[in-house]
Amino acid sequence: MKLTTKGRYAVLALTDLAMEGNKEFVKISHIAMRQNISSTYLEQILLKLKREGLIIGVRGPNGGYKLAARPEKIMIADIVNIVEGKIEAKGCVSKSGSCTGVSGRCMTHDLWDELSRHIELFLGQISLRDIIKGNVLGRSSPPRAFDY
Amino acid sequence: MKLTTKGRYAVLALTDLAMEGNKEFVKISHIAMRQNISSTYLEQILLKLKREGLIIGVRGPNGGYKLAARPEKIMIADIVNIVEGKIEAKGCVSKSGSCTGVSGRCMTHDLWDELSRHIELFLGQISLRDIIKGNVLGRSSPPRAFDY
DNA sequence: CTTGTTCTTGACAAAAATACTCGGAAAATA
DNA sequence: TATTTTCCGAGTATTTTTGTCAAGAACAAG
Repeated sequence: MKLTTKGRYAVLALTDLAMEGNKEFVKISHIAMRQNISSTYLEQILLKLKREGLIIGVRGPNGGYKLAARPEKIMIADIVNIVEGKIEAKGCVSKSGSCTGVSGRCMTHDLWDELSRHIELFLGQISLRDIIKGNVLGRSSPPRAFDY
Repeated sequence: MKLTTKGRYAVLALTDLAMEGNKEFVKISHIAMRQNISSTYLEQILLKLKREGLIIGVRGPNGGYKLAARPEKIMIADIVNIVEGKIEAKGCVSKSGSCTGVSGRCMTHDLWDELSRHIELFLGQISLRDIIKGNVLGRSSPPRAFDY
């Protein structure tokens, strides 16, 4: 799992968008200023999100960006997956196709695989609305115990 | 949360150690060969783990490494936390002390904070023994739902 | 249609992080 | 002492991140 400023900026920007209601189109420069992000950098991030249909952009005066759906319908996992290229089972499949190069999969393959799932489940369950409402704290949960 | 080859190599190496029983000391070169890792790179990783007391190392002929505790007592979170410097709330506290630079914390601060906790809970619950026994698959769990 | 504004694209580059390598010192064994 | 293997500090190459910049296309308003 990768989590860089790109992903954080993306979530931050869409949260900003969500808070602005959804009446007007919001300009990049405004988001950038409010959230203290480089506006030229934010440009390319929002572009990706727009291409994937998460937000709508129109140009010209009074143009800007707008959420394509209601905040409760947009999950953090959607956002992160778009800007950070895939949650990838990068832990293993990256190099020459197989984990260690020796056998098909390394001994820890399942671990990273399951961790990705765990993260995805978390981010896939939290929406932009949850963020602006503050319904995030205390929601993390431990893995299922193994029954011996 | 950061997860690089360093973390994966570390877990892989200790898993290898765990599978070797714990009678003899195992040489770096053997682990490196079996797991297909650069042995000089693995050296500095194991060194850190030794300094933190997770493994025991002795030099000279018949030397090598050995787990300092039983496999069920060593959790993946312990390993990862040592080699990847801290799970850090890197999402926010990194730069100038505050999240956005404007107010104290950014709007998504709690999110990344909670995500770190979610990951930590997962990796803190899985031991080396779980890995060698294959008790990993299917253990990821979704976050707690928010009660409206 | 002209002007201003924004989106769009793509190339480029500094900085940081990652993924190693290398040379030698210290300890244990024989 | 000679050999083996860990210990240790530094140094380096590659990749990723984090942007910047410039030119152009599309669009809205007047």
